[in-house]
Amino acid sequence: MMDKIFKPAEVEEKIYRMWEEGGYFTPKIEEGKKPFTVLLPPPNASGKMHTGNVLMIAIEDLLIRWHRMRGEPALWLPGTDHAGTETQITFERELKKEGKSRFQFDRASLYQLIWDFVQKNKGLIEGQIKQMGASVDWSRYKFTLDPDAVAVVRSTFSKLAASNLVYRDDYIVNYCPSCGTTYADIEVEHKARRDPLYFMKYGPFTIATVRPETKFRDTALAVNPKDARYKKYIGQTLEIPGLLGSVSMTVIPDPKVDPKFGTGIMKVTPAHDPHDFELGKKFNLPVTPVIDLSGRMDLSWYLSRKDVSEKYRERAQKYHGKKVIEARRLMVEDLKGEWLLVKTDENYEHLVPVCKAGHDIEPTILPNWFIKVETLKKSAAKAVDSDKVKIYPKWRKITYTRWMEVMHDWAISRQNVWGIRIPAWYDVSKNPQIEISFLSQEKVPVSGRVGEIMKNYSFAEIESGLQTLTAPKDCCYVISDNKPGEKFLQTTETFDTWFSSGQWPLTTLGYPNSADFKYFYPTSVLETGWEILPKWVSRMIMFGLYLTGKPPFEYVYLHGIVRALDGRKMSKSLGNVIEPDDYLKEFGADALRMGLISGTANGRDFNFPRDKVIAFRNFGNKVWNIARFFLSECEKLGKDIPFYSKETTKSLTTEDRKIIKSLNLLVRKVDRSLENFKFARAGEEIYQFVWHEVADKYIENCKSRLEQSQTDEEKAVCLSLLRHTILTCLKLLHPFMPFVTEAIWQQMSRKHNEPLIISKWPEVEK
RNA sequence: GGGUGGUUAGCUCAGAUGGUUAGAGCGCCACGUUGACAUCGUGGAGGUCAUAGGUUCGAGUCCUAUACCGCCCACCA
Repeated sequence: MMDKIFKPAEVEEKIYRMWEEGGYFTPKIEEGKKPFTVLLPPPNASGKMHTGNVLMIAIEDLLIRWHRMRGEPALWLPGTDHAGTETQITFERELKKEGKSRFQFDRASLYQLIWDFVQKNKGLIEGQIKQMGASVDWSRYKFTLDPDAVAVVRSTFSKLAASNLVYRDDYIVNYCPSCGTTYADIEVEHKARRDPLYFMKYGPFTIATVRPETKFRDTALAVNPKDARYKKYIGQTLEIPGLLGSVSMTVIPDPKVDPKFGTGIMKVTPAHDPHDFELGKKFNLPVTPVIDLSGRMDLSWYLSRKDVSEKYRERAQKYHGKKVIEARRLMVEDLKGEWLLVKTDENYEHLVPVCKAGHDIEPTILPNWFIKVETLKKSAAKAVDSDKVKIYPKWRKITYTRWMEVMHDWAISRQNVWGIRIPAWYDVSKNPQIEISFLSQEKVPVSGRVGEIMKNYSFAEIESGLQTLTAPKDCCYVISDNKPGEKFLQTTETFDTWFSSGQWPLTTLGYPNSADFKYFYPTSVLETGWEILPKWVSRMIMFGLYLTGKPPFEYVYLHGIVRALDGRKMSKSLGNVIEPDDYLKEFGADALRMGLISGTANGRDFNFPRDKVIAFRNFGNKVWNIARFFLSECEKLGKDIPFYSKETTKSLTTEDRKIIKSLNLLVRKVDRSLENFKFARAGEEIYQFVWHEVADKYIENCKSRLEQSQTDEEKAVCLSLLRHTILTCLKLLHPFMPFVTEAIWQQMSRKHNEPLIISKWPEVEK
């Protein structure tokens, strides 16, 4: 006998195991039948489920189950991402708790430690995916660092290099001295902060800056060409006296200089500011760094000069090797002493670039690996523009188009350990200028130019203790999966995570030759949060087209971001983060899924719909009790109830005919809504019908009919129709709320021939 | 600064190509519990659809402007 109340916690795990062990999530390749394929956007392997993942799983499982029930070979392929930077930051935080740092390990050992860390934590997210009821095909599970996935990524890199789409160049990158790595533009956040704005005397001018410490490497002064005050100076080269003697600078025009800001004149430091870097390229200015990779002032170029006075030398000595902030403080003091500081605005608010861990980004010149995106992005933009790839909701399309317009060459190298190491090798004997750092056999850190170091250390010792390798852009390299020769060192850089996940449709399906790839590629729907449209979706389209000529998916559905209950973005510091686990335990997976789906009708961001989760918990119970009513009536009658069929079931009442008509209509409506990616509407349609038509009216009507029935036959017909109604509703509801529907199906199915509900979508009667 | 979305019931939000008395969930009010379900039932109150114009036989829905929110992107020194 069924309980009065549906208790998700008691059945969910059992039901999932039954599905999984039955192999129902593993599709068969049926030639001639078009498959329906969805790839699970891989969550961080060492992370845990957040509400966004829940929504993602709810929508994808809905799509997959719906298509599977319609008889299509439906593949939903799961996987996890190594999440390079994020994971490494998390891991290093753990290390710090033990009083250790990554600098105490050679690269290979560190990689192994992180690998173990991830393996240890991987089970959590996998388990949570199962708890959500996700009907993913675990037999095809993929991790971004699986050997075959790595092989695909590396071969793509080789191909790009062979087609001349890879280059190395110095570039101004978002470098974080604390993390010791660069970040992509899209990974950097801008934080509002108040800093002193210094007005310094600059020859005949006064300039305003927050960063006086970079002034030693200023190479020009920029003014707006329309600014009458400075027009006459344009093109002139002036000697500007400063803290370390005078520097000659040319005045250049730049329309982006705002005459109203500060004094309308800007100092140009190509080595430490992205805009200045661009200007530098335009006007052929020398790029001269003054801050090193550890975020310290590097004035060695000045100190090595013979022509400087003792006073200046001492001063330079004072700044040299100091952290930027400290150097700034010392300089401001000296500027005051020299009467070069005109005034200070202490209330200047501006945006400061910060990295994921919250450190200040120091724009720096570094040799980097780049992908030329011009040709790649053109075809990728066209694929969406021509609707070969269709984006839903439709209004998101413009976000993609705009992004593609401004996309510039992509720096794909990261100084992380955790990731896919770039398969580029350097012959150390031919490239003595390469900078390396390593741990000697005695675990002592050594760094410097490899040419020098080789005099004191054996190659083997360097190789085994290697930590980092920074090769100037003109070094010659060999791209190879294996060590190409005796004295070769592999670069220590790894690929940007988006470089590998951008190939997810290829790596998961076994590009280029597997049967899976031939059958399931291109996939059907890519479903993900809209915020990674530029980071991820655009890259997948680019790579898919580049390697196969076909875009990797037909549809893109973008869901909104789940905000906290208070309408703000969830964040640890605000303490408003919602743990899906809490809701899962209290209300069950069905309610959580359905609540989230119906909380976001149009793909916009939305607040976590707690009320709806509760409403759908109640709904699950309602459905449960409808079935309970039916079963108890059957028991009372004590006879077999014949199955309804249009041909054989006679003596239908008006209500019966009406309900059959309504059911047919409902199926059509739900199909139509789902076809248009209107998930919330489809759910609402089922909810309203089941609760207010079936439960409130039809069942009440059945009650009186059963009471008034003269014969068992009449009762049997009534119950037969009721069962037909319930079973149809269960099928429709199953993709939304798989557990409760399956649990009921099991109770009701003793005598019908479909063992599991997931097998069949209701047909519309003609 | 560029882009993009929002402003509809007390709260959170739906309203597909403009068409009968504008919907849901939650909350609220009244009544109802010994046999499907109190995670329930019956009934009810509650909205000049941000503002101002316009197109139309007809606008929450289309157009223009304004005012507030929100988010994304961006090099303001």
